[in-house]
Amino acid sequence: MNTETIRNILRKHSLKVTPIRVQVLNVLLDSRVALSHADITERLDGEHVDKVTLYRTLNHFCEKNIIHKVANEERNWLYAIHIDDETHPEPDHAHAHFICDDCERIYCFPLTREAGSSVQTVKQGFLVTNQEIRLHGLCPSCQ
Amino acid sequence: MNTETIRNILRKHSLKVTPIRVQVLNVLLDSRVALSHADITERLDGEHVDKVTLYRTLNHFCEKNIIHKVANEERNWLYAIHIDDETHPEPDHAHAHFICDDCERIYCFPLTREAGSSVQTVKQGFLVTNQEIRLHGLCPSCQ
DNA sequence: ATGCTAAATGCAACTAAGTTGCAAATAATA
DNA sequence: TATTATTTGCAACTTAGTTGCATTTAGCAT
Repeated sequence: MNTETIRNILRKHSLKVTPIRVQVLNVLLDSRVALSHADITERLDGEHVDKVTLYRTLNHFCEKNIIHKVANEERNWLYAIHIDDETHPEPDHAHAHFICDDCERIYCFPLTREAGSSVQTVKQGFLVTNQEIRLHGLCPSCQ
Repeated sequence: MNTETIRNILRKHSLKVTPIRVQVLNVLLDSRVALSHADITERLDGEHVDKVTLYRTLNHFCEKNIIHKVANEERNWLYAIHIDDETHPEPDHAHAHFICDDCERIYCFPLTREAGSSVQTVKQGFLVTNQEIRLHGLCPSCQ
């Protein structure tokens, strides 16, 4: 993605524009799947980025709702661009994550309102305000 | 729960009956919510149980599908009895976990077939074989 | 352009859940 | 009661992620 577009995303969220932030956000914008700290480090190769700096960069992006975290099956954090189109404007909206049981990649999908509401009445006395659906199966590349 | 009943559950799953296993399983059977390693240790007080032994005991129970693991928001494992009634016979069936955003307790619910199937067609090209639904909100005690 | 200041970066040390290895103890079976 | 595989307990380890602190830099005002 265009560097100036990325710089503007950072500015829009009151984040200082630094080379590391631009590169990290670029990596995340380029990926169809959620990425681990190690994945991102790998894709930044050439430039050495300190691991703490990368963790802090990712946490900043999360706080600003540019990206979100999702835990993989080993309970490590993966990071993915926050899908935030007109259909899903609220930053805290329901998510669906597809976990491929073969390649272990995680894909983030927006969740339609209808699908999302289907289980909100599961149990009497419990008030459901949000949800994450974790779908397991095989992604297109692994079938 | 009756000690002999617990001993029989262990025997049914080809696990040696030991005092620790009986006590741990008793704690899990008594709880409406998923419990952490620390929660279980606390509820075993009086008897000192080595932390490694407890982890191994819990992992054995998981392997035998007596219990299952669910990660809390801090990504620590919680352990809960595997709901395994006639409506949800397969050990690997879809789960719903209710996470109270106030007290952080996690409740496990069985998931009805209908609710479970509602999102299985979310994206073209992805084959969904199982799912976990994580519902966030307020439990009855926290409203 | 230059200097100022709060924020960002890098390095070292730390934290804590969970695991591994191995020796000692014990449940199940004969 | 003796045997043996399994379980238990202790110590040491692993590793993702965090904290503290000194140094550097982006953004802004002069």
